[in-house]
Amino acid sequence: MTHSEENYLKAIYHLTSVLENEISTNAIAEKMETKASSVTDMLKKLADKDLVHYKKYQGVSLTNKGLHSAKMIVRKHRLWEVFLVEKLAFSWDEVHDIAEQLEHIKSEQLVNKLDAFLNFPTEDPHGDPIPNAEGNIIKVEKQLLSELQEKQTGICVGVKDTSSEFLQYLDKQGISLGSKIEIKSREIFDLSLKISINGNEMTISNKIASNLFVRKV
Amino acid sequence: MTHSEENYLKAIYHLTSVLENEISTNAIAEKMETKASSVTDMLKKLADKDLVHYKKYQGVSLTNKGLHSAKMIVRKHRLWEVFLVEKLAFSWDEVHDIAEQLEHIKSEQLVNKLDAFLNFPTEDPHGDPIPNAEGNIIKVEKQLLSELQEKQTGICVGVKDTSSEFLQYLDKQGISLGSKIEIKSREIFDLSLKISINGNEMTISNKIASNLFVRKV
DNA sequence: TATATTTTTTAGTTTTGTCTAAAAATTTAT
DNA sequence: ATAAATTTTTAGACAAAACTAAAAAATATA
Repeated sequence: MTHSEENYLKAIYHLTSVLENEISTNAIAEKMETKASSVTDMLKKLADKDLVHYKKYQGVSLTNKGLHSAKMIVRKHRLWEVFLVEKLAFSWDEVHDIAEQLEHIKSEQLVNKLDAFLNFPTEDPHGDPIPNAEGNIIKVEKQLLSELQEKQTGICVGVKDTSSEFLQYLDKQGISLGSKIEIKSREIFDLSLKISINGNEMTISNKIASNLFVRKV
Repeated sequence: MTHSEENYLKAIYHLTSVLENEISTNAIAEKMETKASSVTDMLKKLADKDLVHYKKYQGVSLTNKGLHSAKMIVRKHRLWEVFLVEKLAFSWDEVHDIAEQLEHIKSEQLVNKLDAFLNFPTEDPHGDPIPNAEGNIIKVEKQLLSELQEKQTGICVGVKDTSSEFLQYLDKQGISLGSKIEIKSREIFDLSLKISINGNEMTISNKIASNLFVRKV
């Protein structure tokens, strides 16, 4: 499988978890920052290799084979992210681009040895789940901080937006995975929240709260 | 720089250390298991990018820029080999193909952090030197075991052939980097050697002795 | 020196992944 | 239901990296 094919599979996989049903050519083109015609070309190739179900004008979905391949790519990406942060001391906002390259390294043995070396982590540095060697994922029930009611408390377990801008903002505010966040009050006008995080009080916008995953406690 | 361009630079670099003068198109084609016409095509591209000095029919040599790029690729390859052996418990005969992929990952920060994580090794698992971040190489004086005289002793510091067949043979015989080898006697007829290695006596062929580097002691 | 052999380059093709422009199908709106 | 707008596909082109076959240059041999 080529890098390009792998990138398409991964894009379809990520879109599937957001959009539920069949994925449109345009959605893929937008996600991959390419042209719809290029996507159509690739979808034919992926269908030929039995990696996607594809019917002209009807959108695509992953076959079992394609789903498994996609999970293995995501597995590699997230394991490498753990390696970069835990072993090489990268910060969580620096690892994505490097992991984008590393995820294409082909060696099942390598992935599994890396997994063992890292002590079989179940989540990457952003709180996203890491599929195991069989492709199984441990789902942690989590919700957006913005969905909590006043006086409720949650533990930060993930981020929705993984851009370095957002991650650096969180670093600056002292918010990280594991932080305990209580909603003190919600401003009706702009839905901004007054929160206390590990004791400190601060105000965050709805946009921030809509990109932080928490586990209610 | 593309993977292909990097592979050509690396091939020219390795050939240079063996052949001294200008490298021929055919030598590169043989090394890379490709056709001379493909090599010619690529040499033009590399010359356009100022990575090689190339004159039609005259062979090529690396420019300073090309030499530095080649060293950085070799650096990455050998650092990843150290990682695979020391951290992931691969054996020295398994790492080459994986390192061939990893050497193309582009991130200066990654290489340098990996270097630090591995504690700045100067040699890879086969005893080959690792260029530092500036491209400098610590040359260790070494010679082939086959060049030693009877009664002389050496410490095994490297291998010339890095094929898994040869490396597995060495594992089987208990020969590894650091082994102390004394030449007991040389058979004139086939140049085979009776040696003692860490106490054990054994006989090895000239072909084996011609692929083991030692430092005389 | 002239001829034969080897090496290297050129010319033209293929494959992969991309693009633009135009056509076709589908969806939305009147 | 028909027209308008949007989405998707097709057709044709291009660049990168490889190939084959043939031409050109260099080297070796008689």
